[in-house]
Amino acid sequence: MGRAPCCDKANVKKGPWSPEEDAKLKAYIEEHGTGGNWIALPQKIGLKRCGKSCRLRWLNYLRPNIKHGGFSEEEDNIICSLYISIGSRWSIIAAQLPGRTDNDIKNYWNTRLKKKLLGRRKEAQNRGFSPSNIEESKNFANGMNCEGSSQGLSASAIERLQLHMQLGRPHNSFSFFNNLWPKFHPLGDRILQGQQNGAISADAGLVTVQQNPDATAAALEPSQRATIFTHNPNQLPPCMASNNINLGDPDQITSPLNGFSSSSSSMAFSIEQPNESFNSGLQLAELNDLLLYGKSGCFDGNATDQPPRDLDCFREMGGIKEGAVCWPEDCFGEKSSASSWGIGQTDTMFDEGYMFGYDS
DNA sequence: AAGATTCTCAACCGCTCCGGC
DNA sequence: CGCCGGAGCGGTTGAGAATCT
Repeated sequence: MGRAPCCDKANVKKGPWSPEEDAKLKAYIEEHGTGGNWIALPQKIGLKRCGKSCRLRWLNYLRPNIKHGGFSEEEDNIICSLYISIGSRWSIIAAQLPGRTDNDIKNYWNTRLKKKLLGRRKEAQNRGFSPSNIEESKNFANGMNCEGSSQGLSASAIERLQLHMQLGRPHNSFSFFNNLWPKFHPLGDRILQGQQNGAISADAGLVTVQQNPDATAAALEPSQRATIFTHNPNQLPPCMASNNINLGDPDQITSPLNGFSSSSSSMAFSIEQPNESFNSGLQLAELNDLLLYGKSGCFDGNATDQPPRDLDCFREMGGIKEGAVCWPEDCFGEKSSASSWGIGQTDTMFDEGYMFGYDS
């Protein structure tokens, strides 16, 4: 037995809204508000529409200060950065772009921006720009999606992975830090490069993240490693340490975006690929393992091992719930569904030395 | 000029989340 | 604690517009 429909489907009008309907809905909401009950609203104002339809119409079209079309380059960058980082959480992305609706952004991404970016990739390919990187990302992303692979990724995850690999270069105009948090760009000594086992510490004044110098992750019990990776920033597993992990000081963040506060008690990170290090056999193999089998060399074979969730697109492996990138709790406003991706405890996380806000 | 194809975007559908009971 | 119902979200659809052949 299915769920009861939210309204009498036989007696509701579908399709495009007429100017009269728009006027009725707008006038009513402007005078009375939604009353916290969209389902009852159409009956109150004599509209033969489903409550959900009214809500959508209001939010996406009639609401004041809605912008349509004409996305700026800056908006493009923000959308792209956030998409790579958090995926298709359009409502969250929309919350960062005043006047934009999730529907608009979703449409814009699907119809234009994605093509624009993929077009750039083709362009780069044609120019011979880093062909191996592009090809490799394509090849193993395609491989991930092959039939018969129980760990096949969604198109979205593959897309984001490809985009991340393509766009993640530090000097790429779509680089996350370049665009979202320009002052946060962790170049230079903020980039922790190639430290396999020793202490990893950020420079003075920055949040210190150390891999336990006395006990490498490889030497730890697998269960400890899993726990450490999930919750404890003080130790990093080798596969993360062997990449370039960008760290920054949230106190120094000045975000151009609404809601990104310098006092926010959380931070984000990403793995980038300076020096084309991502093409190194080890790292690519590790990543491939991760993507194909839900594990990597640094999480070898233990049932409790979990793939790193440094890229959100990895979360689809291993049944891990949402949540890879930390965001300030308040940065997405009321609309965000904070509970679904582990940003609700950032104060505690930070106070207690948590670095990455994973759900557990 | 006309038919075919592609693109755009408003709207719908179905699902999950969450609060109230 | 489980159920119910509304809100919200993301994926998908389809009609109309734009472009191509």
